[in-house]
Amino acid sequence: MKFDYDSEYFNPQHVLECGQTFRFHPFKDGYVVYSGDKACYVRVEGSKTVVECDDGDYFYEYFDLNRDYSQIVNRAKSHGVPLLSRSADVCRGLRLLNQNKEEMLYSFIISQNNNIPRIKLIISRICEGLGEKREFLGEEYYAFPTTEKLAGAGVDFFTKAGCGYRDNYLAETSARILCEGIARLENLPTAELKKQLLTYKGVGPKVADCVALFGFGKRDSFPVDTWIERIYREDFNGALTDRNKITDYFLGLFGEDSGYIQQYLFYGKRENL
DNA sequence: GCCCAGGAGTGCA
DNA sequence: TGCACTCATGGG
Repeated sequence: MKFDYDSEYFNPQHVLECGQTFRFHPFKDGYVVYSGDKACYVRVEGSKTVVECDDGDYFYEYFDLNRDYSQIVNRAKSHGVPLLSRSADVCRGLRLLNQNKEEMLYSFIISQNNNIPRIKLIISRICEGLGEKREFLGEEYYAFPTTEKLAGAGVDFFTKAGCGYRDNYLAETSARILCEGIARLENLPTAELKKQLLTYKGVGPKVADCVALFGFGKRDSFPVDTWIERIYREDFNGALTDRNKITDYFLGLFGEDSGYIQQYLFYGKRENL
């Protein structure tokens, strides 16, 4: 199956390299991307971005292609913040992905006090160790493990995968999700979802915001990490140091566009725009 | 040896 | 409630 979309507002590099997903790698003229147990091949062909996959409905939603990003970009540029205007303009092809909820929960537990290359490495080791082996375009890959597999793996599996002190967080949280299910978190308003997420071991405010944003589609979330703290100080002349208060500050400023703008800022700052 | 990375849990005031 | 301390691991 194959579909395409205007590449001005769908740039695979921006979408994948901005830190919202950890499972992709360069392939031919583009990237192979994994989500849950599915895979796709995405590349730019002239004015179109082309997606090849087995499940077109899934990846059309995954790449958030029902949403008009030209308006989001214009609103982002209207705030008069130089970094934001530059980033939104250059990264207009960035889109927020609608990703697998459990994969986001476990992935962002791993992300705490860690760096992106190492997060990707750890996740790939966990997939190879516990994920179902599949094939896509003649290449083998491993699905993200089910909660059942993760919960049955034992703490030392996560230790050996390089998770460090987060090993026990993964064991505990996967065991709890296996027991209680993920459905109890669905269809909650953002504030209530975040409150619930905070009760899982290894999930603090920043991880909860990322899971809500990337897994549950809660665009009125604004994760604050070390990069956003730096942006807050340097580009918004902020004086607050409490991360929760910095989140509230940005939510007040950007409202329903918070999640998109957070990604423009994060990616733009890291790329030195 | 240091500091940093998409931070969070714990103990103590 | 706030706040210091600690928690693996690897790169620079």
